[in-house]
Amino acid sequence: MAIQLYNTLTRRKEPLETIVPGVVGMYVCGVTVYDRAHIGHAMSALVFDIIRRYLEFRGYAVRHIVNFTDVDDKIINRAQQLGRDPVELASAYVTEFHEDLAALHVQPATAYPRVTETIPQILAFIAGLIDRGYAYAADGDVYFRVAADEDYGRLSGRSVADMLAGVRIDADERKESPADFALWKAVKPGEPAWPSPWGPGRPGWHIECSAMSLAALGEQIDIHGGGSDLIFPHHENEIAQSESLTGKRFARYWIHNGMLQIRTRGDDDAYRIEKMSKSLGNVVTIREFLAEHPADVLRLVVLSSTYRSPLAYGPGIVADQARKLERLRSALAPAMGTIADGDAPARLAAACHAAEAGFIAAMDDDFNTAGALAALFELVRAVNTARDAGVGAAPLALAQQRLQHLCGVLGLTLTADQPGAPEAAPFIELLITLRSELRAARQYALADSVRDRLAALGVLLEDTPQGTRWRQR
RNA sequence: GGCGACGUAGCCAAGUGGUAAGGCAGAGGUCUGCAAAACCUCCAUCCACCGGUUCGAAUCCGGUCGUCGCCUCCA
Repeated sequence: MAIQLYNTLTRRKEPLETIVPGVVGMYVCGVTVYDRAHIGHAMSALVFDIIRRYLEFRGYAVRHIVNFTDVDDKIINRAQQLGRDPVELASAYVTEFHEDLAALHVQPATAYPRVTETIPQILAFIAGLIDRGYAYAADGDVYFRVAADEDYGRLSGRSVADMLAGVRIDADERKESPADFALWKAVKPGEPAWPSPWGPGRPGWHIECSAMSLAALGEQIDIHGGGSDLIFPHHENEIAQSESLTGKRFARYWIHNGMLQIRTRGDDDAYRIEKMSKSLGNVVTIREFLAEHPADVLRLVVLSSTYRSPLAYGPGIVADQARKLERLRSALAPAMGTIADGDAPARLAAACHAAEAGFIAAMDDDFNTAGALAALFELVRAVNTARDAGVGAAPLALAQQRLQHLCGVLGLTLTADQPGAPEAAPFIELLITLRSELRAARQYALADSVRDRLAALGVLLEDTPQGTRWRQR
């Protein structure tokens, strides 16, 4: 059975049928680089990283394109505040974002095109739309003529008439219709600008993605992704531009991740749940998160619910996922027995196959990561049961490798990579040795005191037949 | 106001017609000097509410209430 994925365009799950068999072209809207990225941006990057990894696991070659918007009003405003060059400022944030993604173990995309490096293609795209009557120049600006696109509104389920009835679109003298949107913006003083047939200026927001997608993946792509907040107007406008230029269907499948939300206290002092966003000032940056938690914890936060649903972030769910990571890691502890064949190893092998089948069935169903994790926890239990039953190193390692591999498909490393641990390690080991000597001398009160005091500092001890292990938290 | 999504145990959450996965927390037990970890057992007669379709619905349809997103920049 083919992979099923939910298509925002049809609001149904559909089987994945790619344009070229075995190859997936996937374009995902990236970030506007005017500040540090937050964990909402991370959620989107993680969702599409997981999708990409799974498609590769299922044998597809994935061409994964993620853009950077590096020219835009916010960047220009920010640069003016800081007295820096906007293009240079954006470039610095691009570098930071790449560092964040690497720290989150997000696989690098096939390419990361930027607006500033796509100007010629954008100009050609706009010229093509004007030629075909889908766009018009006015006073150095160029606008898309929404009225010329008969099926505008298909993705977001809106009609142009409804939108015109809304009070929130400001009338602009130069536009033929308030629903029209800018493809090219004439330069204003102090702004970066590029020469064009319509005068110096810069691209509008939506055209860049149409142009970059065309340049990187061709006229038709398999999957177009991004946050659900981009459905309207951004993705609606991309469809209008691309399909008006080529006359062909742009993307087969539209995939949108839900928003990361956070609980905040409002003006009336009441708590409310709202989207994490820079404009609301309620963000946790990726760096802030990673200073306190392993990357796997954030990934588990994302994996634990449906990628399409909003996800309410808070200390509670972080603690839950940290415990979940510990539980996954518990399966990696070494064997304690030597049983190589018979009943117990056979049951373990059967559990491995069942877990992998459950994992694939869940992931094939629109990337049901919570279901896939459930299958992995069944395997964790089987491995731990086998270890307790005395199963030896070889059969146990086989199952552990299987678990590691499937976790890897989700991008989980199962490493603790706790910040702050390395410097303290020798001293912790010293205290553990001391405690072991006290235990050997049956000085249990003192030994327990050492353990309790370490626990108070967040270092937990576990006595095993192989000696005492420790971990943070 | 318009468009869309969602509402499952103390918490997170899967499940889209056949009688409720998984994780956390909690209770009891095994193991342990005592713990921790691990393992075993228990933990929703019920899926926001009200109608309807069906032999049968958390799952389909209609309505009500509630939450969130978009309609302006936004992952």
